[in-house]
Amino acid sequence: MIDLKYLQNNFDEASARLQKKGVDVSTLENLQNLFASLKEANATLEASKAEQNTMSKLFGQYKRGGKDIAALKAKVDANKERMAPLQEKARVAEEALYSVALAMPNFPDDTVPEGADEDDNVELRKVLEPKTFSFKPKEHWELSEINGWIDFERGVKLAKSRFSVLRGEASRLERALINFFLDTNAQKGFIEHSVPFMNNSAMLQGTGQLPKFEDDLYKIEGEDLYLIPTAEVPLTNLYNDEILAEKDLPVLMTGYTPCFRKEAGSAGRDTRGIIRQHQFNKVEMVAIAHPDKSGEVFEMMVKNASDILTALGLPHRVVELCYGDLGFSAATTIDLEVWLPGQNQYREISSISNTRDFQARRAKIRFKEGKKNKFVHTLNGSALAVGRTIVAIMENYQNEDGSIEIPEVLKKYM
RNA sequence: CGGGAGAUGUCAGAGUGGUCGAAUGUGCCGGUUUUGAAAACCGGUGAGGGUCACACCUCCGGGAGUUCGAAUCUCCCUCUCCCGGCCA
Repeated sequence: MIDLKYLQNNFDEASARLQKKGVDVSTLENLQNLFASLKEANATLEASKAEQNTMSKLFGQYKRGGKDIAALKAKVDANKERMAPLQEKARVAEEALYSVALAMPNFPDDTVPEGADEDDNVELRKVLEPKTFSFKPKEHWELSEINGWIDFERGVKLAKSRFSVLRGEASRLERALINFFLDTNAQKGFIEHSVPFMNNSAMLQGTGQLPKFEDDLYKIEGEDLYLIPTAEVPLTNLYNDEILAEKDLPVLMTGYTPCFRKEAGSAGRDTRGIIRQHQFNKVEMVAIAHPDKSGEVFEMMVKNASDILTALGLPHRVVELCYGDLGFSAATTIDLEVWLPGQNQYREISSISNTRDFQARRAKIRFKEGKKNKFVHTLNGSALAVGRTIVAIMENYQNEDGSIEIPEVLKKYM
């Protein structure tokens, strides 16, 4: 959640930043008014409560002293009656404020490039040259057919479209990748976690998926549980409503989980192959950092993900997202896009974001600095998306006959 | 799923209607003492809101209720532990 006090006190600056993320001024003015109304309603209510408390204490003294309490009781009752509507007003004001505030995206960093959509993202650098093929490289679904790696039809039979089954060598490759990613992350200091694949609504709100993006999530019927869309949710929320010691920062975590997304609004996009599935595997990095240090942690995470791609011999580029392409919770995001020779284009394989204190406010993750409790910064990033790495290996390591080499670093895992 | 017990501050654990945001111990921070450390002693130490700072308001698992007044009484829910059943 955004800092409402900051919005209140620096409205022009704050609204300019949010407008770049597509929020219009009237919404922000409304938010500002709702915040002011809530403060006013609370002030009135609290004054009334204070009065009530004072009289109640007197009441006790009167009774012990054997004094007549009739007059006092009348006063107390009258005040109580006056308090009821104030209470209701404050409750309504709070509800109104949070319904708007929780739907407000994060402030983008000042360094985020201008732009409306992914075409305006800025390429920072390319790593590794795409190799030239002496034949026309095939797309991964063609290669899958030759090698019998992915069973699309039976995946659909078991579930529905956008589900698939990995078979034989492909399935072993997936397992090898997960282990390789986890081991590499561990070497960089990320502690491995194995977490629940379902989280409750409070956690989803903590990281920003709820309440606004409920339609993208799979909900368990009859329970307050959702299938996680990314391990960012459970890993970040491990510290939900906790206060960390400053010396324990940064907390570096990694974990493998399947991810479940409805992909609502993606109809017609990437319908062939396993680029966009309702269920996919991912190894995630999450960091909880001191606000002064989150920038360095962010760079370290980008480098780690990029190094993994390099170790796999996969050409990629590092891209900084522009305002328009930035996600809801992110203040700044760098995507890693891997080269797919079959598709003849770069495709996202990792997305690393610094949410600053946005998720920390929602999830109440703080640290103790001296006597004060301050919000931490939270960061997350894929290292890496497993399914898309399989696609990248298939397309980059293919031979003319359609057979696929296994990258050297993975051989000991297979 | 059935039976029983419970949920309080970092943790442990008192508190059964007012003077309780909450004893005591422990942990942590600071100090005294010490060549240094330990021990001992002294002081500080929950969270959120509000304020320039106070005042003040809220929070004893969550929600509703009784009462002038609830950690304490009533109801519902959730969770934890023990016993039994079932089971990877």
